[in-house]
Amino acid sequence: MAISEDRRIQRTRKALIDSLRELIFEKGYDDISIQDITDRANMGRATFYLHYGEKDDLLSDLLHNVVKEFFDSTPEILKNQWTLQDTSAVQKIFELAGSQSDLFCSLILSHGSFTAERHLQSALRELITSNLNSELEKGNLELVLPQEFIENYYSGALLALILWWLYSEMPYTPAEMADMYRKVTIEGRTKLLRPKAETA
Amino acid sequence: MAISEDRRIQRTRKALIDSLRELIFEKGYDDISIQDITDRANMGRATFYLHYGEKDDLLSDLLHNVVKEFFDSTPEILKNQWTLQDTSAVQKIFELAGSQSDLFCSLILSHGSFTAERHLQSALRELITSNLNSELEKGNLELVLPQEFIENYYSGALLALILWWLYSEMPYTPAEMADMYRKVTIEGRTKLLRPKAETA
Amino acid sequence: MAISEDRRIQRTRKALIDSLRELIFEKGYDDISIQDITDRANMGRATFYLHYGEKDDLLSDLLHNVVKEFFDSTPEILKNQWTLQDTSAVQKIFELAGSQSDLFCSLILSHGSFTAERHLQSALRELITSNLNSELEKGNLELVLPQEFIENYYSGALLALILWWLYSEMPYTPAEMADMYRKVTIEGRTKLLRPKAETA
Amino acid sequence: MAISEDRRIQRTRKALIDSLRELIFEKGYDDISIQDITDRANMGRATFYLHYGEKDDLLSDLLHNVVKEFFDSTPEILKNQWTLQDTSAVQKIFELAGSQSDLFCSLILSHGSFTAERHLQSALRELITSNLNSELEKGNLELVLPQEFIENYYSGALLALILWWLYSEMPYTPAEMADMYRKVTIEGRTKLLRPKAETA
DNA sequence: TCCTAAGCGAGACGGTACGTCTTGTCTTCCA
DNA sequence: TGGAAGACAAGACGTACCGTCTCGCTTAGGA
Repeated sequence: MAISEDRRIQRTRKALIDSLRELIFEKGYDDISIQDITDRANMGRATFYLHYGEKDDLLSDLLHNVVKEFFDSTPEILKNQWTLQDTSAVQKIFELAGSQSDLFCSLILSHGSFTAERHLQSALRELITSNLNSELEKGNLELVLPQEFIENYYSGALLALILWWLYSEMPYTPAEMADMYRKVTIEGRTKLLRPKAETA
Repeated sequence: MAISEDRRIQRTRKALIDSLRELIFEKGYDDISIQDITDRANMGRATFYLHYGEKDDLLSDLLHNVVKEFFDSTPEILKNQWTLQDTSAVQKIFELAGSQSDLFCSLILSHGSFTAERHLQSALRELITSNLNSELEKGNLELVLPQEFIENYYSGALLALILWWLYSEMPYTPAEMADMYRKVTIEGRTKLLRPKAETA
Repeated sequence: MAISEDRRIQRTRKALIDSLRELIFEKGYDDISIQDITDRANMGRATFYLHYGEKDDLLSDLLHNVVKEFFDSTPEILKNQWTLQDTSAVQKIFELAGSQSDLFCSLILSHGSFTAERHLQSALRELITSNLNSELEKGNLELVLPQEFIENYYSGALLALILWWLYSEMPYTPAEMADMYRKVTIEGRTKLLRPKAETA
Repeated sequence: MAISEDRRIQRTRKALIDSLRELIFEKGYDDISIQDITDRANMGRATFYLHYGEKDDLLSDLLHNVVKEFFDSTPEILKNQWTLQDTSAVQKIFELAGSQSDLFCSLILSHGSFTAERHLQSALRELITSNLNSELEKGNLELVLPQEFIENYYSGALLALILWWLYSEMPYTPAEMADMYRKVTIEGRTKLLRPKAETA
């Protein structure tokens, strides 16, 4: 029983997630009612409440899936195999954001972005933590500042960059973004300035 | 007439803002209805709509006031009188956030944080822009990366730090936060690591 | 203000009552949802709840109006001007029931008849009480049985007759019904029997 | 097999009826859901639908049992052995109603009384019909009014008396009720009045 | 001092969405 | 193979807000 029941339930939840995904494009997260979601999924409204407590729970599920797919498709970035100079993880993140830009843009523009941002930042922190720990272990190093401070600093910066990049319609390639991120992160603020070239 | 009318209107708006401020503490932004606000302000609900289009407009007004009070009370930080090493502006920001922690915490925990976050980040970007321009002009320098990139990077990081700091119930003093911020910002990531001390 | 407000309210309630009246004919009381009622009256469903707590309250109001119209249109029957032999009041009741037979039939056939029956019996009791008191006063008489017993006995009988009469599609005229009612009421059961005529 | 199957079915229905009976006391007929009934009977809800189409069908079954038990336990009253003066049948009815007053009161107070009332009146008519026919045959008599008229008149009156009596918490004994019923039924309305005794 | 226009309290109203409840059907598993 | 378990579609329920509106009251200038 449990098996087939579970399959049925998974099918139902999948239908709800897909329904939400489509509707986010069409009208933005905030304007979606639960009736909208269940209508599109050919369900009774009550069925939604059998699976989720509120709309945000479904969004969480959707984002969880997106992040999971990302990690599943690029398993190497979690295995501490990248060094300080390796920007491939950051580039992959921008590539992901770019490939799902429809979804993320719709989310950012609506108020529902709140839940989405929390999810993204938490995923980003996970990555940064992983990278940090990798460095610390390999070099037998320790941090001069609290780790939480560092994590929030970098993940907040990265999140803001992603949102700005999407909002500005991706004016740079993921590789460029990753490279710029590396520069400002590693070299610090002083290296960002250079004597002004003459503008004759 | 116009003058006293205006005063009357200002009084009404003030009452609405104060009402909102109190209610945010009591039940969180999201749970406040417009009826709640006008009830507390001893007004008819329709009066609200004479002044604001929606709840977020009133919140914007409230936050605008908070930021304005901050800049009014510390005018020096906007006058480009601070250098790269001067962390007083950042410290002042943490002091402000700490002094209004009730308000900001309530906002962060509720979904309404969306509007609040946008406001804060925009205020932070203003500060950072001001600081950057000051440096660039004084030293006749230019940036090696796009200015928007830089602004978003630093304001995003600062915002995330503030939110984390408030959420963690302010485990460090504003001065400590400002100092740590200076370190990680100026020196870059490589300087954050040091050989591990023996933990005999 | 009160006056115009009251008029507005009365207009709204009238619209609801009319809407209910029409719907009772069309689908029977039980099958009517509150949405049906307010849809037909061009109202929001919530408006219904500003005026009535549940569907039965509206039905009560409707029946109250019907009874009131009846008493208003035939004021004489309440003025104790009828004697024991005078069946005009009973006849009038059957005439009323017949003239509104659409309404009453629809009500009787649906379960909602419950509320309707209670209302009708209560109106009938009022009539019977009035008649009884009139007789008692005029003749300086008193009852040999408890008055409540008498009232329930006669009003129950009359109600059952009306329901049966309507349900059977009014096989007798109101005058005939009134006359038969007078016979069985006044003369008692023994007079209802006579030697059987030969059916050669 | 058929036999044991039937027994099994009877056991299932009995359990449902008992469950309903208990629940009527506890929360009133209207507030009972089919889930409530099957929960208490330790059944799946679908099982209910194997036996009854709706809740009222089960109530009918319950009432049918009650009436059947009554007739089974007092077979004499159906055998035309009572004469005009014999009030024992009426008294037995009041005794039955009194003994099951919990059940009937709960039913009367809920709207579900509709179905119950229909059942009771139909049972009462059966009794009255039986009594009438007995008289008519024995005395070779006929009615001066339509028999349906008579039956509805008396059964309606009796039903109203029972409901009033139960609702008033049985202010008289069954014997008293039966005697008063006899008086008003047989002697007619004129005999109910007597000159007023002086209340000096 | 009165007049008059505005701000305002009050609250009815149409409308939308909510989360809950119940119904009747269906499917899956277990005894 | 029948029944318990429970997912599901359907749809009404009563509630909560919303934004609009109409109505008088109040009040603070200008006449």
